[in-house]
Amino acid sequence: MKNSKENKNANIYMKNIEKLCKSNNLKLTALRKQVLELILSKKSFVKAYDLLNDFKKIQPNAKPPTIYRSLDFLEENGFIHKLQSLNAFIKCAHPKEHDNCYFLICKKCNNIEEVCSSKIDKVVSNTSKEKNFSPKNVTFEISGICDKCMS
Amino acid sequence: MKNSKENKNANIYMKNIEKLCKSNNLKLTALRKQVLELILSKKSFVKAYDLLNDFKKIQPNAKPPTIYRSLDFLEENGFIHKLQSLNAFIKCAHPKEHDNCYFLICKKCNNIEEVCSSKIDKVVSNTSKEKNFSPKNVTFEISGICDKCMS
DNA sequence: TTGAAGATGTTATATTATAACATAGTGTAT
DNA sequence: ATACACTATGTTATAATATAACATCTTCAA
Repeated sequence: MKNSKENKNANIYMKNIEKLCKSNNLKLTALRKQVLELILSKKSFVKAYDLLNDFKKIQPNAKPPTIYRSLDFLEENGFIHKLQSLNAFIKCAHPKEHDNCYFLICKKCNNIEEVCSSKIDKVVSNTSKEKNFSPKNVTFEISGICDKCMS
Repeated sequence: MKNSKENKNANIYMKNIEKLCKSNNLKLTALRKQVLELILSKKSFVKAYDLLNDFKKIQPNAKPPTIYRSLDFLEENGFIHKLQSLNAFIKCAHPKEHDNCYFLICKKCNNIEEVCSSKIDKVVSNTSKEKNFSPKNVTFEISGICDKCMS
């Protein structure tokens, strides 16, 4: 069977999300779950309107707000990230584990690597202290060429 | 005279850009210069279509590509930055001096502080080495509440 | 001086995102 | 159980952001 490993991983991921929603009292409705499933089925990031087209196969009368509202819910609760430099969305590699992650975005193969490191937290918190700035949200995206595409 | 200090600063800034264009063999055409002047006249960031509306006062038949092409030129050459999380543009605080800067974006007053530090360069280059990733472009934006708006 | 490359003009349209209001579902205090 | 407040979803319309494609004009080097 093709993709059986990916399917299994997606299932494990979804179980975790369900657990997290339960314990955080969040409503993972059928709609939101379906949207998340579509995002999980992607190897890489996905654009909102591609997602909408995918979703129309399930529910032909879906409209942009259908998708954007689910994306909002999923992003607010840390289950997905918006890649600001691409206007695209991707699942969070470690939901509810880290706050500040960054992304290595390969321009050639579109692969995204999510990196969580305490160094970025330190840069953010040090600068913030210095400038007396109260940070709420960090966007950190590095685009370039990945390991595989270099060789 | 109101704004005389800002005007003076903008003039100094523009002189510097002209010098940089000359020495880098870049064509700062009348159009590009006018667009840059409009950007410099702003206290903070500016949206492309606001810029277009401003520009229409000079040249009423201006169209989106007029603006976007100038923005492309100015960004490619490091004279302005695009704030990806805002879809907005702002002058570069230190044109041709630094590569990787980051931005403290105040959600309340919309003030932007451009910060250049070697620490971010280190985070980027360390991670890149570790992951064998070849970075080309860095987006680093921290939104939150600034000093003034906190008190 | 001409012709190739770059810059701008112009029309059209693609892409991304949200406002606003209607309807349906859910949970909870009575 | 009921009603009412809140949240979620449906639906229509449109706002906001950005680019494709082709025409024309400028520039400058061979």
